[in-house]
Amino acid sequence: MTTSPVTLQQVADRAQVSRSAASFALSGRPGVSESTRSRVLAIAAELGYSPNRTAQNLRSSRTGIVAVYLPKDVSVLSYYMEATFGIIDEAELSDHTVTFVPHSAESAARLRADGVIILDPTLDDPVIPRLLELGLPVISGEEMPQESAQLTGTVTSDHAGSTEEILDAFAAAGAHSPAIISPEERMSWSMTIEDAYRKWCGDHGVETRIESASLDGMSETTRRATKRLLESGEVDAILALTDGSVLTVVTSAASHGRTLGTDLLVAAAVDSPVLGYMDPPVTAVDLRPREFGRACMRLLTRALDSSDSRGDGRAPHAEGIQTAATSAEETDALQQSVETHVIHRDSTAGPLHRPRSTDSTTPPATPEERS
Amino acid sequence: MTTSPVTLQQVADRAQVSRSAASFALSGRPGVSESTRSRVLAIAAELGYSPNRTAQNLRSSRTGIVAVYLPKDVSVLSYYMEATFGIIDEAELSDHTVTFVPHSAESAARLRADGVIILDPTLDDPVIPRLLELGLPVISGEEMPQESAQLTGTVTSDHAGSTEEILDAFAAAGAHSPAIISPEERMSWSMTIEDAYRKWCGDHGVETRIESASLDGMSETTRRATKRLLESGEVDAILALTDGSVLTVVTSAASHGRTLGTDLLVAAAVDSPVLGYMDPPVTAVDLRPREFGRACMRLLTRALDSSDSRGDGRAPHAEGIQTAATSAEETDALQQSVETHVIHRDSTAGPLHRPRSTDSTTPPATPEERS
DNA sequence: CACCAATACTAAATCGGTTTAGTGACATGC
DNA sequence: GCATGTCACTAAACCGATTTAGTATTGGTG
Repeated sequence: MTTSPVTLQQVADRAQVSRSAASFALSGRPGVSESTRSRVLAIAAELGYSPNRTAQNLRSSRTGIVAVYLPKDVSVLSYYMEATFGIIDEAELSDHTVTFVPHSAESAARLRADGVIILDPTLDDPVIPRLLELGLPVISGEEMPQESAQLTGTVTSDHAGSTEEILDAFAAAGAHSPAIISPEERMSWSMTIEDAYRKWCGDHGVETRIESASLDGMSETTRRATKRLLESGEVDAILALTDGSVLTVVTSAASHGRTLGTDLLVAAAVDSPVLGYMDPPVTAVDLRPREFGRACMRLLTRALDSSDSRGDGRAPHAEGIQTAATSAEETDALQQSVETHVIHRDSTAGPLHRPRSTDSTTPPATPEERS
Repeated sequence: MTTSPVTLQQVADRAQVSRSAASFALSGRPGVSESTRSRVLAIAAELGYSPNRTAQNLRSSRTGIVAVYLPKDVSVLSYYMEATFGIIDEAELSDHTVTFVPHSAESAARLRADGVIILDPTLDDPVIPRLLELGLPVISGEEMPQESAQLTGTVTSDHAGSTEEILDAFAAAGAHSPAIISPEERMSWSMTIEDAYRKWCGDHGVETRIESASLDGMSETTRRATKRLLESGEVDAILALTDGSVLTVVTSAASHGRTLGTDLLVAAAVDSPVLGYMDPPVTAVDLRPREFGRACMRLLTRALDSSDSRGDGRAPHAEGIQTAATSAEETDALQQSVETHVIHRDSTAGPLHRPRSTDSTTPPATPEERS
């Protein structure tokens, strides 16, 4: 039934040349006449030849696999799925297969891959050191919270900038007391947002109010944090960092007598398809996860290319001064940032009508009520 | 820096035997004395030998890759992410790497994999025929909507049963006019639910009310469908098939003067972490996606094992009658079902207070009101 | 004409396993 | 005593590419 794939040998035979000549012709290397080259190319195309990746991998001692590691307990955040598909987009170009690393230290240790992309590395995640020990190129999506010499490259987003923009929007819409809900897990991006928030509050003479929630979708922790904020008469705007926490805020606002966009402003630090269709739609930061994933993979591809042109890992007999200079150059290059932008939706439209303090029994405003 | 991995040759040298003897010893095949075997095993363990998968793959003309294909435009449904991790769990046992198939016909055509798992195959998806043409074993997670001879196995869930259970729960809580929101995309599971719904309505003398929504999280289609249902004075219970549609219903209920669990019952055909933390929590069907993914991979593993013990694809010289019998036997075996169960939460608690028809300004009933 | 170099190619090694075909030693049967 | 068989193992082929080393053929130069 299935016709077995065409091999290089078959192409060579048909072209009446040796296997090596055919290989040279196809890879565009010198050592073969122009007429032979075009003949081989034509025959390869005719037969539908495509090199066996496994054989190539064996020869070059590669696997053709790129491993992606996600934070544990995220099953909601569509950000990661989008980012993964971005990685796949780019990996296709260099014929790499993308796979996930399971959340166990053992499977990380026996991981077979050419490189690793860690998305949102979490402080104290026991798997991450194992991944770094592998000696493979590692790209970090968002900064590593812990210092790491082995890191190959980093892709970041401008979380500080978008946080400022959202807090400014809150203020412009009439909110004076913004709070944030941040994940318990220590990740660089959330800490960056917390810092930006504290700075903004300092600059504007506002007290900070940070609640923490767990990362795994929605938990009791998240609900309680939300409740505390909604019952506080003070807080009139909430920036929620995760998918889970923003949904909790939105769905429980009404039962606390709050109306989004009217007496409570809400924004999300990470956009998600659901937010645009909430009622009202929720302002959020578009981190362009697909582009972010692509950027990670591009950096990794660069690292993989350069690591085989020079020492190929088996013969790492460095050339003294040269290596140092080259690697410094590369370290600089392997840092990249992805543009983001805030999508302003109705949940921060304002102007804000401040809720009556401590009165949580107020019935929700009906659509007819307008000021 | 990175110490190169131990090869079989090194183990053999150390044990003073040939490479083949070492291979026999390690693979547990006969032809080597017990003393030699244990010596080789000990040395292999000591050196931390682990066979090079790429070399094994080359020899056995395999890739070690299992490809997973998801419906297009799903980035919210955490079901798929969970199912994928279930596939990965099981794939680890047989040393397979799991990857996603991009949503393009070309990349599907040049896919390198040992087998394919299609989750929720959608009717008219142009990529699916390409995947079936590959001649690889294909497992379908939920029934294929179109007939396909090439299909190797199918894993299903009891959607009809859970639908009945939910509709019964609606009725028990006092609802008499349940509606469903189903995705536009034709998938076997959603059609099964629609059929079960129609049957239930027939059996109970209730008129059917089916709205359709798009699968990609939440769209204008979904919002309009939701609006129609909520504005209808008739409908007092909604079974939403997708993550997106259930969230739309939940978040927009209040602005239509409806209170979940009190004058409107809501349930989801697919559970998601968010639903348990909505306010009130939403009843949903736990499809046990992780177990479902595992079951898919187990079926695939079985198919892969049997395909290499018999004709290995390169020498498909069938043995007439025998083959037909064997393949029929296998077709029977490669059908499996995963148990599911309904998680009853407050959104269907009832007893239901029917809203006054066409009066959408009714204030929500307070908790004190009881019938 | 002899010598060297470049060209265009082929033969063979290589990657790291698995598997088949052989081989020598020893035991058994007739 | 010789054919036959079994056991434990080795040599070599093989998977399908890449890459190095080697070989004719040609051309140019002193």
